[in-house]
Amino acid sequence: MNIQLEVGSMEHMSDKKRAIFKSTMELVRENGFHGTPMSMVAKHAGVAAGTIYHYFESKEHLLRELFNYAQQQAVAVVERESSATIPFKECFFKLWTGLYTFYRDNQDMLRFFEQFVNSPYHTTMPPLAEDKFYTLLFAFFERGIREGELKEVSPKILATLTHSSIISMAKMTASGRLHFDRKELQQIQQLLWDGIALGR
Amino acid sequence: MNIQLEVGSMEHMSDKKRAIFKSTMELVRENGFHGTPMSMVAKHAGVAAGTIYHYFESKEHLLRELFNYAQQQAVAVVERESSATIPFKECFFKLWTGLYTFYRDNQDMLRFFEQFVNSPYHTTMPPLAEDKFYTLLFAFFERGIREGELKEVSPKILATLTHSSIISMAKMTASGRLHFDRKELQQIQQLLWDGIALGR
DNA sequence: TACCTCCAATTGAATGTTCATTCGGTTTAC
DNA sequence: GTAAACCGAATGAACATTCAATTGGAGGTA
Repeated sequence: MNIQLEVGSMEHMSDKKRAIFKSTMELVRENGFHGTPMSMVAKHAGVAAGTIYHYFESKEHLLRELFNYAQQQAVAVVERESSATIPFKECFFKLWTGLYTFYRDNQDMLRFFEQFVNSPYHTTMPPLAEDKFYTLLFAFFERGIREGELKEVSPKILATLTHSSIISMAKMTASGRLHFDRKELQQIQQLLWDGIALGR
Repeated sequence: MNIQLEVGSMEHMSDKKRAIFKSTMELVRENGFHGTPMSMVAKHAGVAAGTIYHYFESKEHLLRELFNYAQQQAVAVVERESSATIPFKECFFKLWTGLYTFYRDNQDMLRFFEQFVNSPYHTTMPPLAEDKFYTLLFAFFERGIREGELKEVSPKILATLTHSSIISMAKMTASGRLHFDRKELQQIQQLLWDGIALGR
């Protein structure tokens, strides 16, 4: 009953805990949120069922923590790509590409993310203000408006539109329904930019 | 063991069947895909558990059929709003508004939809070609390109971008995180249009 | 109208399975 | 030596599904 405390940064996370996270993501991707019993997670992660309960209070807690973990990685991408020292337009393209690549290359995470966000676990939603990911995104688009690069539209709208375009493209790619080459990806970004940018 | 056959159009659907669909959507919205036992659906719909199995082979079949049912309604909206007799640009705005309104006013359905689409039920995905909803959308954007109104970008990309913007806005509204007034909705549509339209 | 027949529609208690969680005991690390 | 990490069989609850029994109503018959 002595649950391992969540540490802020993930570097010093126990190997077992990391394995449990990884397995959960993979299995949830394949079998869904349901269809993924704890016993299966345990076997796949190479630990005993009881061990999971050493680290996580319950299945629900495991899923919640995994979501936080995943979200932190997405936040890290935004922080990495949205440096204030380069021109906004360039930064917008960098951010779009960075997030798209991140989701495309972490399809387990993307799938888990989408399932979680649309599930009732996430329904008792944290107020937007506390959502670091969106807070960062808002700030980024606020900068664009402030610098006169973007239309005067609510940054929330700009952030949501941009992010949904990234997610939907990554999902398309992930599902194998469509594949985009470099040229098409640039087209998509350009198209979005044309929509949100202030005409010169 | 004599499962009631699915009828093509939904007008002559048994009342019970409709009630089961409705209850399932509401309950899945509140409790999720899991967390919604058949017994709960039965009670909420005012039928006995056994009755559900008169209409549906299994829980999975119930969910699949509900998804088809929901999708048909979305298809109906697209068909209604995308008449070829009015100018493309106007039609684009009509379609955006129509779908947005539909999702906003059918939040149970929207939530169910999103959960289903991201679940493994839907993973054995129908090839895109058989997806009537997207087929219609593609055709719509193909028309826009043919008529010289849109940039020469794959209609699949245009369709996906547009639809994801609609969904994400409807979800925002549904979750109560953001509310859009008429002016903002027009801004959003205009912004998208600016992105995809061929500059005069 | 009254009565019968037959089958689909409906019921809900019973069944068997699956699964989250527990806990007494063992191993590991320091 | 001891406390944390770990194990995995055992427990009990929740759940999808079944099925034997009941109802309802559409036709037929006299």
